[in-house]
Amino acid sequence: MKTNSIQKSRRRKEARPSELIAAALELFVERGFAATKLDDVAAKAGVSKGTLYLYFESKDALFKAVIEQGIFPILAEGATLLQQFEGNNAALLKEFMQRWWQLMGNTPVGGIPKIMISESGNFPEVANYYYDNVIVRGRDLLRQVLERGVTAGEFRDMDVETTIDVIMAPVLMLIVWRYSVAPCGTKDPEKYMKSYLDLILNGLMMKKETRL
Amino acid sequence: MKTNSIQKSRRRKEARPSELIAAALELFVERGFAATKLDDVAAKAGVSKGTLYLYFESKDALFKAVIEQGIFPILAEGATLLQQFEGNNAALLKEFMQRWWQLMGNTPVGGIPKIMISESGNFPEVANYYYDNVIVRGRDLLRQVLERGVTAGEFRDMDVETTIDVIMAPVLMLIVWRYSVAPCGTKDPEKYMKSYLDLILNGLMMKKETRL
Amino acid sequence: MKTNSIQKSRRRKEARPSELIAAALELFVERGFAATKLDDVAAKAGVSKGTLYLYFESKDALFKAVIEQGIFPILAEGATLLQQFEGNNAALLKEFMQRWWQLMGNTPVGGIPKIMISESGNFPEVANYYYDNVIVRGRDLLRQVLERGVTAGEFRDMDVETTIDVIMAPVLMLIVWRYSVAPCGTKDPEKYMKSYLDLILNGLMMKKETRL
Amino acid sequence: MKTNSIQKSRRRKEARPSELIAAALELFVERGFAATKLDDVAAKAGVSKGTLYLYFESKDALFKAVIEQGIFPILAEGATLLQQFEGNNAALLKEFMQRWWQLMGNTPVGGIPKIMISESGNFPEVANYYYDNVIVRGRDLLRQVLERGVTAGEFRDMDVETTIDVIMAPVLMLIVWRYSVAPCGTKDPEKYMKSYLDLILNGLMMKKETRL
DNA sequence: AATGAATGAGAATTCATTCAT
DNA sequence: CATGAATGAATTCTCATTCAT
Repeated sequence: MKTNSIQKSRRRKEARPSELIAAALELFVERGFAATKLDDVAAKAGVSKGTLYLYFESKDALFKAVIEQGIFPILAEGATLLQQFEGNNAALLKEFMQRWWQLMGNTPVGGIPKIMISESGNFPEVANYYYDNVIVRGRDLLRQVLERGVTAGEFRDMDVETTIDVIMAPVLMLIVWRYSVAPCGTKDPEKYMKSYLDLILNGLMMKKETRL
Repeated sequence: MKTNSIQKSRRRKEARPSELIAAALELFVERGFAATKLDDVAAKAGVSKGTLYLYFESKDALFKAVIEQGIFPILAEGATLLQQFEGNNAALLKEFMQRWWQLMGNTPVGGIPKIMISESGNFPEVANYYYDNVIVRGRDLLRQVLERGVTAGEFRDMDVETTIDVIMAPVLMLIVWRYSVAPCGTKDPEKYMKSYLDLILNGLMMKKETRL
Repeated sequence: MKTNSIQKSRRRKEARPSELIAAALELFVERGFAATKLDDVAAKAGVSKGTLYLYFESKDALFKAVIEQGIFPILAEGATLLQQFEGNNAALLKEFMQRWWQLMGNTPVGGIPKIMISESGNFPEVANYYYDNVIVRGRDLLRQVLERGVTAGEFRDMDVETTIDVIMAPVLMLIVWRYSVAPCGTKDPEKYMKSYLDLILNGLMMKKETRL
Repeated sequence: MKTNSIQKSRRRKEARPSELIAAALELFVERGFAATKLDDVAAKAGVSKGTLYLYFESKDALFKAVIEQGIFPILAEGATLLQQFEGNNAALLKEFMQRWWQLMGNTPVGGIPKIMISESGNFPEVANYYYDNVIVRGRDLLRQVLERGVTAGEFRDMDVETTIDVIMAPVLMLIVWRYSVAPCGTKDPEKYMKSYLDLILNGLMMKKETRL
């Protein structure tokens, strides 16, 4: 019984940081870092202001934690994707993007890119951390698909590095639109992803007829 | 001589609001609205903080002015583009995008989209204003090109509304990257635009051979 | 064995208040009352912050206890000194001061005067308590020595009440210096006490020649 | 007229720091640094809390300024004393101490030693600054008097360095008592100084008979 | 018009105190 | 008894806004 209650308490304590991070993520995304009050973060997490400081030593530290924690699922997903890297590269690209959307499109994690866009200027080290851990790795995955596609004659010749950016841009914007210019953002993500994939795959693919 | 200096002073006086807006734009882009101090805006514009209040009744009003002023060139450019709306639609689309980049890519105006992304949640009316005046109009132009291209058999069939968004996304991201996640932002815009246009035009175009 | 551990625990339990007081004394002396955190006091005493409140109902109460506890040895020493109050008064004065230094000079108790100097303004009742129990009694002892010395023709005539203060000042400062302006405090207490006793005894004593 | 009002304003602005420092000195002496609220300092200086930050960037900076400003009169007085350093050394010592009392005994500056005693542990750099600029210089002056007195055969032989401390202690304590253990502080400074000077001069002086 | 000193409401942070376990 | 997580009042510090000059 005592063990039980201790565990309960311990479980609660262990959950606190995550709860606070989740609350903070939501508010940072919605309002921006500077405009978010720690009072509100604490309230949203259902604790008092002081409790926040039991787990994070400053607002900046909380920000950092939000990003670091937010990155985990992305990295994990990336690792998973790596394993199936074989076969038809067009299909692979499609798979990659769809997974990306599943991960980011309907979960709180999706707010991370918006935060990084808005706040990277004020948090250079965090931006670097994000760049090294998320952007670089994501680009690595995409690079593989594109290069193999070109080599296999599936894709047209291209400037791979630049094309990576061009291809990522629409899915990033889709995410960003979720949280910005909200009224106009009433987009249908399914249709968007469909149009997007149709467009870029068509744009990348070697035209069969060309060979004729 | 006195006349001269008066004119100079008057000119300067009349320029004040613009100077302040320019300074504010730069800082809002760099740091975000909430993190920007009016002290710094005034200092950057070379006036005292009190002077700022002679021209803008609050920080919010300054924000609004920054957006409104920032929109003028965009609207003007849009009007110009409208006039040449005939001929080859692929070329027109290319022209449209290149003009867009010229307008946004190397001028302070380019910061506006980043600001709107970051702050629209905190300024719903401004966001609506921006939506009604910039986004809607921009989409109108693009819609015309795309629809005429489809009708003319130049472009493949498509969901036009969604495709507008997909097509705009990469150029928006290019702009946003200029001000965010700085390290990764070391992109070559020329190459980027080239790859981008190549990809989407190829993606949009009816395959000539298909007709065979 | 159980008995043993219970005794141990009991002994420890009974020692708790003293340990807490000792820890508090050290920190109050070092940092001052307001700047001392109860967290640190508890940590230094090896208990949790909550435990502190089992023994003291508030930070103020702890302060009071520190002073009261700190006064015991001083009072005890005073009582002892009273018993040998006879014989050569110069020697007695010397003895008095040397004992005082033994008591205060190398023990934690020595911090009490510094605390009283720093905090008496914020704790008037404690200051009164200290005054009534320590200062008044100490002065009583000194008064006896001085008055008897004057009566016996050993000491010159003097304003006894004032001289008490003048005589006490150097030993008090010696103690205070131990904890203040630390760098300059590299004084040799032995030499200091020697010079001090030499000076004041010489200053108090009737000049032999006067008799001539 | 404009010139006049500008000067008035300027004069006011220039006076602010001193007014704030004076208010802070008083409260720091009375309550200690940590227990003094900036609100109260500002109120006592007749300004708002925010104004304080126009002149001092933090509470610590204010503390430093209080000490630095408080030291000026002491240093100035020291410089003046240096000039009359000739003649009878006993008289010189008397003069030195009386001047010291005039300077510290009835002015706010007198609080400085108490502050240094209480807070030096928390402000090591300030303590060093104080040591280098006040204590060292004061000791230098006293050393001269004592050494010359010994050389001239006026004073008995002594350990000069230690005696400096012993001699300074009573006047320091007199000052400290002004602000501490208030009830016991009801001392008559005139009588105290008289007894003090009588005692130490008698204690220092060569006994006339010795010459016999 | 322009200035910049002054303000005070508001936000981050600290820490004595409480209380469920 | 003992713990340490949680609290929230109190304090430092910031900055948009005002206003006398």
